Amino acid sequence: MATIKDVAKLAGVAVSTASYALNNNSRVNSETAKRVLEAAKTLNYQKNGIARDLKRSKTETIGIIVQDLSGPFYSELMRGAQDTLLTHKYGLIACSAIGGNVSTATKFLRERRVDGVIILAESLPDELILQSVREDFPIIVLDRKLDSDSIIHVLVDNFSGGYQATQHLIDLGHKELAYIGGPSHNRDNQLRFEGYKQALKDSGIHLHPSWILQGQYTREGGYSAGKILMMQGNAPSAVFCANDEMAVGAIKAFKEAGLKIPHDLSIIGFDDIEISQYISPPLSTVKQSNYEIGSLAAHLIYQALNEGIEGRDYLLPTELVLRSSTARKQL
Amino acid sequence: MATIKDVAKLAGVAVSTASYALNNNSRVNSETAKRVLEAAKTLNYQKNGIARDLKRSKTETIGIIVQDLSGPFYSELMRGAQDTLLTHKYGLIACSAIGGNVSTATKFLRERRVDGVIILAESLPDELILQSVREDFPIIVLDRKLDSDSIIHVLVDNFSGGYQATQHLIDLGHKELAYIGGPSHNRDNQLRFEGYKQALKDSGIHLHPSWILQGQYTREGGYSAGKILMMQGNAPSAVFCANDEMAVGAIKAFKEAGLKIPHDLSIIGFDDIEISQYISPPLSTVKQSNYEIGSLAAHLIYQALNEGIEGRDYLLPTELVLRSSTARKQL
DNA sequence: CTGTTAGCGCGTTCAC
DNA sequence: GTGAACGCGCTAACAG
Repeated sequence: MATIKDVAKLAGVAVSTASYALNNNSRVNSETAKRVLEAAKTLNYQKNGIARDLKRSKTETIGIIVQDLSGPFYSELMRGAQDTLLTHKYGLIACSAIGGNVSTATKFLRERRVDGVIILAESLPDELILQSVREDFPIIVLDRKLDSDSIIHVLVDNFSGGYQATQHLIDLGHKELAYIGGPSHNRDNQLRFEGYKQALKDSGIHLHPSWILQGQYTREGGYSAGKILMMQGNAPSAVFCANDEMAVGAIKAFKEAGLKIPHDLSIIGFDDIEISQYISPPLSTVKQSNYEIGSLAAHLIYQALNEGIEGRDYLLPTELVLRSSTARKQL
Repeated sequence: MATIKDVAKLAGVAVSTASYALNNNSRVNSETAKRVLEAAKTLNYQKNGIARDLKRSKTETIGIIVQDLSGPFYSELMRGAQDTLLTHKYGLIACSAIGGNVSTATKFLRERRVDGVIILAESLPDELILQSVREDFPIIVLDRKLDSDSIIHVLVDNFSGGYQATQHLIDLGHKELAYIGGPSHNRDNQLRFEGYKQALKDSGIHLHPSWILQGQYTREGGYSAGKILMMQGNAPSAVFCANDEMAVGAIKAFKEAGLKIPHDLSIIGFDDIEISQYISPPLSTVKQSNYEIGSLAAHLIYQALNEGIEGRDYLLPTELVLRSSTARKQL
C-alpha cells in the first residue's frame, strides 16, 4: 500500500507538500500540485483515513446503535438521521448492540471511533452508556431516560399516545376497554399504559383488571392474549394493543373466535408498522414520526458538536392513524 | 481525555508497562497490573481505538454497504453476517451508499477504515468499487458481477428462480403467462426474465410480447402493469412478477377488475418479503435465503482475511414458497 | 521475570 | 515549499 511518503518521493517534494496538494490547499502552486496528484494516481495512493482521524482527533462520523441492524422499524429513522447529517457532511454508520462487550457498539461508545452516537437499543445496558459519557462526546438516547445531564433525550410521547388511542375508543362509545401490553419492565409500554389509565380515569371509566393482559410485544403474545380475553367470558368491546405486532396477533385470535372486526370489537395498535395497512381489516393505530426523530437526533448531535445546545430533553408528539379496525360501538 | 500516558504517570510506571497491563499481558506482575488498572479507572481512561487500529493496521471490523440503511429487505442478511462475524470476534458496521463522493461508503472503500466490505447497493458505481481493489482488502459484492479476479461474488441464482416460478405456473396447467418485470437495466430482473423465457421455451410455449410488462419493481408499477394487462382484452391466466412489491400492486389491479385470485388468475412473486404472507390471498413466491447469503459473505471475508480462499464465485439457490395465489388452471 | 527505552504507523499542521 | 513535532497506543529489543 502506497503511503503519502511514496507519493512525495515520486513527485520529488516533501511529505507536507504532498499532503497540502492532496487536500487542495492553495499554498502549493498548481504545477507542483499537479505533479503530486499524478504521482498519487500512478501509485494508486489511497489515504489512510485512520491516520487522518487520529491526527485531527475527529472522525466526522456519527454512529447509530440499534438493536439488531435489521428492524424494518428503524427505516425511516435512519433516513431522517442520514439526510440531516449529510447536509452537514457528516457520515453515519450503524451497528448492532448484539455481542456484549466485544460488540462494535462498545467500540463506538468507548473508543472514540465516532464523534457522537445515537442509541436505540433496549438491550444496551444503562451502565455502558453512562460510563461512556465524556466531554465533547454527544450521546443521544431514543429509548430510555437516563439520569445524566450531558445525555440528550429524544423521546416519543408514549403517554399521550396511549391516551389518544384510548380516548379514541372512548369517543366511539366504548366503555369495556382491554389493554394488551408489552413487557412490564419496558418503559414505552409503561407510559402507554399510564396513558390508557389516565384516559379511563378522565372519563370516569373503571379499570377492569382482568382486561389488562401482557403480550410481550410479539405477535404470538398478542394472539395468546386475545385468546385469553375470549375465554374469560366477559369480552370487552374494544382493545388497545401497545404495539401493532400484538394487534396483528390479537386480530387473528378474535377472528378465530368468530368475531367480526370492527363490528363486534374495535382494536387499535401502536407504531404504525408497514403491515398494519395490509392486514384485514387495516389497523387503526398511533404513529410516531420516525423520520423526524432521526432527523432531530442528527440535528442535535451536530449542534452539540459544533455550536453547543441548550435543551437536552425533547418529547415528540404522536398521531392517530385511523383505518378500519375501530368503529362506533354497536348498541 | 485521559490517555495511556496519564495512566502510566498516575500508576508510576512506563507507558509500555501500562499498555501491557491494560492488555492483560502476563509480563507485568499482578501487583503492578492492579495499580495500572486502578489508575485507569480513576482517570476514566478509555483507549483510543483509532490509535490502536493505526498501529496494528487492522480494525477487525467489516463494513457492509447497503442502499439506504433502511430496507427491511436486508434484515436477515445482516443478521446472517453479524452472527457469523461475531463468532470470529469481528465487528460489523453498516453504512449507506447515498451521498456520492463524501459518503461514508467511499470512506469505507478507500480509506482503510474497515478490513473488508460487503456491498449490496445498486447505486454504488462499478468504478468506485474497482478502484478500491487492493491486496488484502476483500470485497464481496452481492448485487452485480464485476470483472476483477480479486472481487468475490455471492449471487442468488435469479435465473433458476425465474425458471422455477414459471415452471410452477406451467405445472399448474397455465399456458398464457405474463411477466411483469423490474427496471430493464437491472441485472436481477434480466436474469429472472431469462429464466421465464427459458421455461416457456422448454415447454414449447410461445412468448407473447404484449404480456411482457415493466413495473419498475414498485408497487405502483405493478398496479399499472396489472391495469394494462386487463385493458388489453386478452388477459393471461397467470402472471409472474419479478418481485413481490409489484405482485402486491398487480393483485390490487386484478381485484379491482373483478378477478378472483387464484380462481381466475394465478400470480407468483419473487423475494418473499414480509407482507407477502399477510396480503389476501397470501402470495406464492420465490425466496432467497438472505440469512445464508449474509452468513456466507461474512464467512468468506473472514477466510479471505485469515486463511485465504479458493473460490470467488458463489451462486445460491432459490426456493419456491407456495401459498394461495397460485392454483391449477380452471377449465 | 519485570520494567524501560525507543521507534513505529501515517497524515496534518505550524514555524521557518 | 520544507522539516519536524504531533496524535496515541503497540511492541521489539534491551537492562536490571
